[in-house]
Amino acid sequence: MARLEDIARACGVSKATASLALNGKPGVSAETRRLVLEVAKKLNYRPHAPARSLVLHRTDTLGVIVPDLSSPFYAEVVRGVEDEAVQQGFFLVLTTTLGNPEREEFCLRLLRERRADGILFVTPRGNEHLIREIHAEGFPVVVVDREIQCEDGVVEVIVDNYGGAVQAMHHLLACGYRRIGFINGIPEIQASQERLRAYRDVLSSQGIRVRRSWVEVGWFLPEGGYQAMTRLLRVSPRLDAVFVACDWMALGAMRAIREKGLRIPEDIAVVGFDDVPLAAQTDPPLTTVRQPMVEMGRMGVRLLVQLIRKEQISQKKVLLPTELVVRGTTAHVGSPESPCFRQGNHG
Amino acid sequence: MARLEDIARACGVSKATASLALNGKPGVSAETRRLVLEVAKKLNYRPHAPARSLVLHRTDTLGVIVPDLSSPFYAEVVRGVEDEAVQQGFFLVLTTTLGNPEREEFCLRLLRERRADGILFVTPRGNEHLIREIHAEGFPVVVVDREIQCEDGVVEVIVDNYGGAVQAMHHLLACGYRRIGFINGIPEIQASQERLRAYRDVLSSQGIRVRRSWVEVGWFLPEGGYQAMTRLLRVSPRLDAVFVACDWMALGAMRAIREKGLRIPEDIAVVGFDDVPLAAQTDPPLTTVRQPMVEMGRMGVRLLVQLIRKEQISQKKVLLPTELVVRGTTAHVGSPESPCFRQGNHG
DNA sequence: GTGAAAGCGCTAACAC
DNA sequence: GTGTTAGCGCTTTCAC
Repeated sequence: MARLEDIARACGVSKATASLALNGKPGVSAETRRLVLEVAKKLNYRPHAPARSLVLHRTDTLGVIVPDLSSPFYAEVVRGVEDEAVQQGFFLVLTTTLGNPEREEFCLRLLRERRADGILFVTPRGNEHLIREIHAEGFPVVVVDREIQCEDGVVEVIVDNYGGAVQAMHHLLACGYRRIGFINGIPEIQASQERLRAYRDVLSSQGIRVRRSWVEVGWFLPEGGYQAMTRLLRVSPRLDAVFVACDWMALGAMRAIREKGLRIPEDIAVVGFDDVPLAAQTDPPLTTVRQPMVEMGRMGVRLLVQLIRKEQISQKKVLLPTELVVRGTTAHVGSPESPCFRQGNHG
Repeated sequence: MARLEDIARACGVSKATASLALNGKPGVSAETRRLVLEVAKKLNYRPHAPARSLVLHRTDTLGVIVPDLSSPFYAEVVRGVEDEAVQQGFFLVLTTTLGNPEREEFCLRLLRERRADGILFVTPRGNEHLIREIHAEGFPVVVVDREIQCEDGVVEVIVDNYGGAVQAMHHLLACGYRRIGFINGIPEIQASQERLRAYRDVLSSQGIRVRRSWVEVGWFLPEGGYQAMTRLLRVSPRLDAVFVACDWMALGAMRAIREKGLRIPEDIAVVGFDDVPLAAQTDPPLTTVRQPMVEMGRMGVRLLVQLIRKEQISQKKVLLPTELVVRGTTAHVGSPESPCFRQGNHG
């Protein structure tokens, strides 16, 4: 592959001049510049990024740490991340932790070694010390989807989990459901805790006693949702609705309900969380709380890039809204054929 | 961040010695090595990867080009890619084309500039000239999920699309279905063409005339599957089964069937393709043809790494098998309550 | 407007 | 065993 020196020689100029010309900097005659560009094009010249990084002290690379890509939720977030990163002229080095703290540490070490210009954490739990450490070292850091205790300030993008869950619960109550179960994700995760808290608060505020047996855990996986729902139906057969902490689990929960021969929403209503693309495709289409997943990714990158460019950051903590999307898995009790109201698919 | 020079100075040795010690090379006394390692650890030293790349002429980085991450199929493939890459000690620079040829070209240019050690294409169509060009330039290249005309040999990982589709069709016929529709993905894609060809061949071999109106296109998207199925039901209302070229589309097709008030599989059977994780979670669970998605990604990386290391490559074209997975969306015609046979979820 | 030279952080020949 | 030196490909003073 052609090097700067090759094209400089081919043009009969010095490397310095060629460099200036190629980078669009002033101090080169129009004629020389034209020539250099032409030759560079002909030789299919591309600057050697590592060499450039060495002198420029930047890599135009963003390190992203995400639990996994099989989950449709993270897939959407990463979609936003990728798209915004490309737009901002950054490259993505993607790493997945698979929920394994050692692997997370390993990935972070490599990202550090690569001298990523900034690091985006999309991990909902664990390894806080790593985040603080890398931040303390001077790396720009943005955390998406969780709050982190860090006085000097890692920037955060969070979502109104509590508010979204409150909307979901109010919707269920408005439809007439009273005996509402809850399938939690991973209990240790903040987002899960917020949703559970909202579930409890809303029921309590209506004078409904929340029983222990109404709450199960499904680990954010379809199989977990299936098992949690199966337990719920066995232990609390009189539930008339269930609020599931993510759509991906709701899929499994719906399967469990079906296997018991029950109808959705006539026998039992379901509300999910996230509004991943598949939520609009279930049968019936899933009523859920929309998180702006792509926007979360985008916003994370936008903030990280501001940090990298040392631009003024408007806010160190960005709260994105959630929104109830009513589809077919909830309906007025007593009039199963006419759901309260419907809304078209989002996309 | 500490540089090699810093730790060398701190140890009172030269950079060369420090380098040898850190890289586990011979020619350093045990005592010195211990000291260097200790100081490096204390200073949290990590070598500067770009500087290293500059002299080593390698980046330990794999460039991956994939259409998008929203599709559960690609998400799974990338999962395999990521996992194997980490195991092999490589980093992933991930780029998505969004089906946009210019963006693909842009991504490839950047990957080239980054001096990725090798490039993995998971794009099912387009820009063949780019692949040939980058390969001609000396970059190791592996293509997953398509065959490319290239005598000198890009390495390919392909899947038995034709065989898998034949299995699916034979299964439908064995269940007693005769009027079988087909929803294709993107017609330009090789994999699609193979599946369509199998569909036609099997029906023809049974003396069944394939009507034009039995075949629709759904672009590998749920919404496309929904619309294709809707058209199919309108134009060919007497179909008793439909073979959908991917699970993701099948989801939309199933929704369309449900909306018409038809039952699956009693009124119309459905077979998908891929066996993405959600296939086991639909209602009923989807009968489909399993592609070894994770393995495709893994194998692609394994071959690419062999190419990079200039090891002997066993085969320039690896064909991975497909496998029918019978679940709940197909059943014997006439005995809807007892599907021919079932198989547990894959995971 | 252009060229010579230094240096980014590292590895590898080669002396000693 | 260890240190000295050159050089990977680029950008950037600073002379001219």
